[in-house]
Amino acid sequence: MVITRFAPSPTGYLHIGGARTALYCWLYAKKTQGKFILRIEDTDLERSTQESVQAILDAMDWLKLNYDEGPYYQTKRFDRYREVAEQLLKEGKAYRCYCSKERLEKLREEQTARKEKPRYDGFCRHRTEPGEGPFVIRFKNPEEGVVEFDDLIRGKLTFSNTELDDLIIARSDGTPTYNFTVVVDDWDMKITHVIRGDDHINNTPRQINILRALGATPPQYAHVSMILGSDGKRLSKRHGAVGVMQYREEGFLPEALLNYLVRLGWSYGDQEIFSMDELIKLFDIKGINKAPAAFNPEKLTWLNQHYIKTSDPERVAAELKWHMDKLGVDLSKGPALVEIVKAQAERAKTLKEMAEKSKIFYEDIKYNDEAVQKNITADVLPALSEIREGFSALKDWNKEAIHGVVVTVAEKLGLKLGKVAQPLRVATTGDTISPPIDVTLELLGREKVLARLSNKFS
RNA sequence: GCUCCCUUCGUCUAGUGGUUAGGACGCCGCCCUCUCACGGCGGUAACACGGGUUCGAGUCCCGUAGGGAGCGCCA
Repeated sequence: MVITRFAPSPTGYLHIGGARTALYCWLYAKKTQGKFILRIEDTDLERSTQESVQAILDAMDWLKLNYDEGPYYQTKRFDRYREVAEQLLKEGKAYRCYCSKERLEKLREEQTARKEKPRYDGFCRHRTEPGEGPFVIRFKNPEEGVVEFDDLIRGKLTFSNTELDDLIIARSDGTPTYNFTVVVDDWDMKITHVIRGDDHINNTPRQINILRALGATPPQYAHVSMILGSDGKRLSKRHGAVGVMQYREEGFLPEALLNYLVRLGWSYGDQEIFSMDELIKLFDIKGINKAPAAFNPEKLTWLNQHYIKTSDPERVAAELKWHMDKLGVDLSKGPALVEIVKAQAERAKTLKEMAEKSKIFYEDIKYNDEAVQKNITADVLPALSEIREGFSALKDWNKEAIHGVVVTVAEKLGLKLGKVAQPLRVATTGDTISPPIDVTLELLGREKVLARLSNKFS
């Protein structure tokens, strides 16, 4: 059975690169009817925070990337790491290193000065008399030969052991380090496929060496290239939103973000739109592109509007409610949100935008003076007041009836529909932009329409 | 500096030796239209460079250039 894992370190929110990796892991597990595990790599006690853990969990939840196991916390597995490190020590596959940080620092400086790659020189690996004082535990990396593995995305990758040094697996305070905990966990959790960022490529041969020393079979690896900012540089805060939840705040639907992310580095022919069910069927590691991809907000926005337009309005309304609440809009003062979605879907690229544009259906409006001056001129006042009369005489308040009144009045006064609809729009919504006038007025409700028409313009 | 990775329109990508190099986003134009949009139609634009291999190279090989990552008692 396929078992994948997503293993973020809780030192910040879940960013979109991590979300994509999580998505790929999740999809691959679902596709193969395997298991997807969430593991929190919190061994850096200095930088890990509970808030970050929660932020990651919340983001995974919003994206609906549910996990079959976990979250596991590495800080709760320290005994296990200690046990494995002891075993390695006992078997002579690891050793205690008493080198001071000063000596290491000096060594590094010398190597750098000689234009060599800085690495541990194996001083304590070869020492004969017992050391003294605080020590770390280092893994005895093979001194010759090569490590080879078949990356599912990049093909065969080869590293020479002479490039690798004896890395620290336990710090002097006894806590385990990253490359060691990953190995122990992947082994214990029987991970079959490690899908992760390509910044881990260089860690892979080290991890494979430790795995082999432990007598474990290394998992399959798939290294995904990173996501670049729109300028082709490493993605960072200056490119705008990088946190998954920031996208929620900006009005994106999780399905749009997911669809965008999956296509950023993966493709299935020319297809752009994928439902989650389709993805589970079609996703394959083979389709992942080797090259890094630049994040393009415009395309995400296009997808977002696509999902706003095509998703079940009830579903969109549920997400829109979050934004309306955020704006403090009292939804009891206007139409059902689902009707708003139906009317606004085509004219809002984000839910945030939709929420802002829809306040007029619930709250008092502000008039755009320029629009008023330009559209509500003396010559249209008679039409407005006649329309108002027609509206109040209407038996049923629905868009067909509303449309009938507007058309009748326009014809009677010899005006084109536009000449009447636009002033009506400004009078009832405060500005020149809204859904079709009949739909807008129906949504507004007779009470608001009549009031707004009589307030200033009759 | 050393090791490793990457390179098709501005961006995401299709392409697996023979294509007018296709699609999507964006942008531009036209149409539709009560505003804004939606939609429809059309246009713009790419194989980083240099050598090979081959009858033939975006596709295979080797260099060059450019970009990125790693080289911590961070993950």
